[in-house]
Amino acid sequence: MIKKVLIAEDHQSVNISVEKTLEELGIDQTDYVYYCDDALARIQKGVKDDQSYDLLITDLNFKEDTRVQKIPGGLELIPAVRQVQPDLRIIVFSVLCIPSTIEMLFEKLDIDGYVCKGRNDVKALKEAIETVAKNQRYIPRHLTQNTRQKNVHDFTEYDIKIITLLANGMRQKDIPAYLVESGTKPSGLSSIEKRLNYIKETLEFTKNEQLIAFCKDMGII
Amino acid sequence: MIKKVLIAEDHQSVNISVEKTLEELGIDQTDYVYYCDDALARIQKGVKDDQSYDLLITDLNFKEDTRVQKIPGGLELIPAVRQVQPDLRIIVFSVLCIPSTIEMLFEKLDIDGYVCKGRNDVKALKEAIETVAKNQRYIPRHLTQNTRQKNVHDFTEYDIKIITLLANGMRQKDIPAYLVESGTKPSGLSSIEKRLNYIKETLEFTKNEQLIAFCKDMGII
DNA sequence: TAAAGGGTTACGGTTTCCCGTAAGAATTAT
DNA sequence: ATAATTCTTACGGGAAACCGTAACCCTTTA
Repeated sequence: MIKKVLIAEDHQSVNISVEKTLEELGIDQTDYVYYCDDALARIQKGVKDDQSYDLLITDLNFKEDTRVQKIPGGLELIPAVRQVQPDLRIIVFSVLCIPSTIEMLFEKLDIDGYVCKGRNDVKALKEAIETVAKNQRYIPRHLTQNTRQKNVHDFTEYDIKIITLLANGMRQKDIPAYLVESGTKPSGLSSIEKRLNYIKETLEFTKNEQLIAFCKDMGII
Repeated sequence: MIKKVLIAEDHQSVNISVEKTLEELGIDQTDYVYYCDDALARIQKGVKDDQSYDLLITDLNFKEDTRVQKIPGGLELIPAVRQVQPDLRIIVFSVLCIPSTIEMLFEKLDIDGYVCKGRNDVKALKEAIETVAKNQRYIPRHLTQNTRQKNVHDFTEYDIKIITLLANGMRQKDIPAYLVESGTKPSGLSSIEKRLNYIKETLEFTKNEQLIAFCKDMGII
C-alpha cells in the first residue's frame, strides 16, 4: 500500500498536477521538492524518523540555477536513494522516451516504473502508481510491444561515452588517450572512427554534428 | 478582462496545472488542446461564432506522434493565429529560456507574455495573466534586469541558420551554395568559418560538436 | 600446437576543416 | 569623387577527420 510519496520535480506546473493526481488516488501524504539534494535529504530524514516514504516520483533532468547542487539529476539521485532506502519504490517521470535509456534504468538502477511526459501522461502516471502499488513494474507500452522504429541504433555505454566526449569538445584524436586513462576498451583511434562510422551509417547520418544533434534530441546525452 | 482562455500544450500534466491556475484566478471558461492544429481550429471557430478567446497560452515545442499535423509548434501557430484574430492576447509558456529567442517572439510575433517553465512557473504564469489582463506585456525578470550571464553569445538568425544546417548534416563547404540559393548574406565560406569561430571563441568552445550540443541544450535549435 | 576467426590497432592517401593573410566590395565620411 | 572604414571573399598552408587496407592480438577450435 502506498501512503507517503515524495515528488522530485523542478517544474512547479508539473509538480502540482502530480500532487493532484495522487490526491485523486486517495494519497494525501505527499511532499515535493525542486532539487535532488532536497529529495535525498527528505528520504534520509524519513528513514531516520521511521516515517519513510513508500514511493518516489522523480524527473531526470533538473535545471541548474543559483543553488549549487551535489546531485545534478535523477540519474544520480536514484542510486543515492537506493543506498539509503533500498526498498523504496521509484517511478521516473520524464520527457525522455528513448528505449535504451529506459531499459537501462530498469536493469541497472532497478526502477519500478517509467512514464513519459506527454499527451496522456497523467493517465499513464495513475496506472503506473497503481501497478507499482501491486509490487509490479510499470513499463511503457511502446517498449513491451516491440514498436520500436527501425533504423534506430541502440546506443551502448561505449557509444555514449565517445559521443559525450565529442559533445564536450574533445578532439577525436585525443579520445584514445582518455579511454586508456579510464580503462575503457577498445581505445584505438581506428576503433573509435569505426564505431562512429557504423553509428552514423545506421542512422544515415554523414557528420558528427548531426549525430550530436540527434543524441541531444533523444536525450541520449 | 480575460474570461475565455485556450491552452495549447501537449503535456497533460502541465495542462492540468494551467487550468487549475486559471481557476484560481476566477477564469472558468478554459479549453485545452494537445495539438496546434486543434488550437487554430478552436480559435477560428471562436471568431466565427462570435465567442472568441481572450487569451491563448501556448507551448513552443509539441511532440510529434501518429497524428500528422500542419502546424508543428508554437512558433508557427502564433502567426497563424494572429491572422485569424489579431487582437488575441498570447502568452508563451515554454521550457526554453534563451533571451534572444524570447526577444524575437516579442518583436517579431508580438506576443504579450513569456513564462519559462521551471521552479516558479505557476506563480510567474499567474503574474503574467494578470499583467496581460491590464494590457501590459509580461517580460521575464531575467530579461528586464540585465542579469544575463556573461560570455553567453547572443545568437542571430544567421547563426541559427548556419548551426541548424550543420546539425542537419550539411558539410561546411556546401553551406555557401545553400545560402546563395536562399538569398542569405553573407554566403562566403570564409564568412561562415569566421562567424562560427567567433561564436565558439565567445563561448570558449573548440569544436562544432560542442556548439551543437550547447545549442540543443539551450533550445536554440 | 596450429589454424581460423573476430576484434583491435597501425598506417597512408584523400578530403574536409581550420586559421591567418590579403585582396576585393560595399558603406560612410571627408 | 576620393579616402577611410568595415564587411565580405579568396587563397594557401597545415591540422584533423575520413576511409580503406593490412598487420596484429586474442580467443576458439581442430
